[in-house]
Amino acid sequence: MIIATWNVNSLKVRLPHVLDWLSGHAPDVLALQETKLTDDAFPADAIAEAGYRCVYAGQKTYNGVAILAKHEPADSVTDIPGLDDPQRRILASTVNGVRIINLYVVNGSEVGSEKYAYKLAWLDKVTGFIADERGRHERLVVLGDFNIAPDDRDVHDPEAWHERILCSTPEREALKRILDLGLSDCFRRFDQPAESYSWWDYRQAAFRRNMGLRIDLILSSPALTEACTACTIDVEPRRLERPSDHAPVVAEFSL
DNA sequence: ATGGTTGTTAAACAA
Repeated sequence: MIIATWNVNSLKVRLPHVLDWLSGHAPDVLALQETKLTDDAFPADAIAEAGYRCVYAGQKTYNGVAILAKHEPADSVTDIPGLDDPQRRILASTVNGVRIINLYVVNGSEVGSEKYAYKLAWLDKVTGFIADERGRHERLVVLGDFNIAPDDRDVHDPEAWHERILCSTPEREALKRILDLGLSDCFRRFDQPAESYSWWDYRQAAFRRNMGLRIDLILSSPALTEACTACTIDVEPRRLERPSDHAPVVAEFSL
């Protein structure tokens, strides 16, 4: 079973890339973030023609999450207890007996800002939700754009990013609390090339210079971690014309 | 160097 995540930064613009990628990689599940589409505008027909069912939770202009899957996603959840939030950042669904929690974590803008406080409060509520889901589902994957680089290996210039947004200690501690629910970062279960990143700013030719961060993650429960045979970042779509600023992350499970 | 680029949406906001 192949499960992938990709922040597409506008599904309207990136639909051709997504369809090409589905056709080339044939994942069982592809979780998308930053679709930036209301549900009535979601390209469900084009995705169905590619052989994928989909569930989605979108809004105008910002945010938006979706799960594309070869088999019908079931028991979808878009809102969680204690978080009355119009921002569409969460989509949980069950595919082939695997519970998928797709997250577009708040960016946070700047350490100490209002958005930063919202990020930490949001992460706290979501951690409670994941704990709850973890108790109900043996096979659980939490994936998406976490907007947190787990540690300095995941940052091209740790000194420049020291205690900055995406890298601050409170953010990393919030991520650790999610991992401490018994989840593993699939990518780090395997030897990986040095300087592996999943996001590069559009500015300063950051991709060409590999000035990136690894902020897109696939976390798995023990039952799935045992079955995980590979986890890679596919940088190829980042080389295309008009790319997303994120690359897809792919995990393979022998299920 | 508080810069720079992209997306949505129409000047500003978010990332």
